Amino acid sequence: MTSVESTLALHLKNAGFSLTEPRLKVFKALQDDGPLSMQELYSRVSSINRTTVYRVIELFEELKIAQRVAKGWKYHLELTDDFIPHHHHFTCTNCHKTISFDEPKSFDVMLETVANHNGFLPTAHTLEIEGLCSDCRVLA
Amino acid sequence: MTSVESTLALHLKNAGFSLTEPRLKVFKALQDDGPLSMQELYSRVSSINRTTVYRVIELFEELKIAQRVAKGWKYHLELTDDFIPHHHHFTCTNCHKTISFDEPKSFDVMLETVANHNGFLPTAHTLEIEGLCSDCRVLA
DNA sequence: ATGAAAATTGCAACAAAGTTGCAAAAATCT
DNA sequence: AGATTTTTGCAACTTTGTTGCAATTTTCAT
Repeated sequence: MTSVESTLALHLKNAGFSLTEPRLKVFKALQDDGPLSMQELYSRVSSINRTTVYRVIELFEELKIAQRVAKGWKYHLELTDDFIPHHHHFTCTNCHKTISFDEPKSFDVMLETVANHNGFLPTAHTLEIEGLCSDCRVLA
Repeated sequence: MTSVESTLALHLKNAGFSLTEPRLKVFKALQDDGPLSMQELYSRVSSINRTTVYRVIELFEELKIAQRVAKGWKYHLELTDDFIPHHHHFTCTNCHKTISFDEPKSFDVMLETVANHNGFLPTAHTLEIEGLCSDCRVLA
């Protein structure tokens, strides 16, 4: 068992769940292949029943192991900040690849300003940028 | 015909489409009742066939009259910046209401910094914030 | 204004995405 | 090892979104 797997096992055990093959496979797919659509995820673990995949994701969301993040107007599945550092996404409108980037330092300040101004208490946020990636802007 | 309707008519005519009742009704629903889920939109224009609503939205997206924006892991339909000024959304995790807020001035600077640093050319972006609204943070 | 041509809508059937109940299989706990 | 609990897979179903085609509406030239 690798260190990541034992971290996963711990998260599950702490909440009273066991580390089963479907759960491990889904976790590994998300870890190795990054943000995935439900389709992509399902095709990568196709030995596992569709219902089970949905249920694993449901559980992972409850336990904050994985989360759904907006991609355009659909969504992607991704491990939470406990497993990969907090970041945002850029998606190329030409080649459709997704690039992750760190959150800018100035973001926090801005977020606080906005929150104060509107009276709300932020607990989570998403920032998604769309455009041409470095490769595609040369060609186009 | 009001001024907004004639603007809509113009958008459609310019692209070779006519202003029909289904198109006008969908437009008005989005204009009057803000960001709506497909369900909400459909129930507000229920005299119109479901297929037609989907086709109107498809057309509106092509002509940049309306757009889908991510809301959690579903999506909302909303008029584009041509009809309502550019803004972002805050969604309360308690009462689920959505509040629109203007884009902070510092956002542009931050966006440019990020873009330069990563070599991409941004053409669109979304910023969604989640948390407790001013009403709910008092109660909770 | 009227009729032919083109665009638009509604219907029905379908495809895809997501959910639920239940019995079989696997994991857990003495 | 055996009883108990949890987890999985299957089948049936609901919801969401799509497609082809005939009927209706709009457009445009006369």
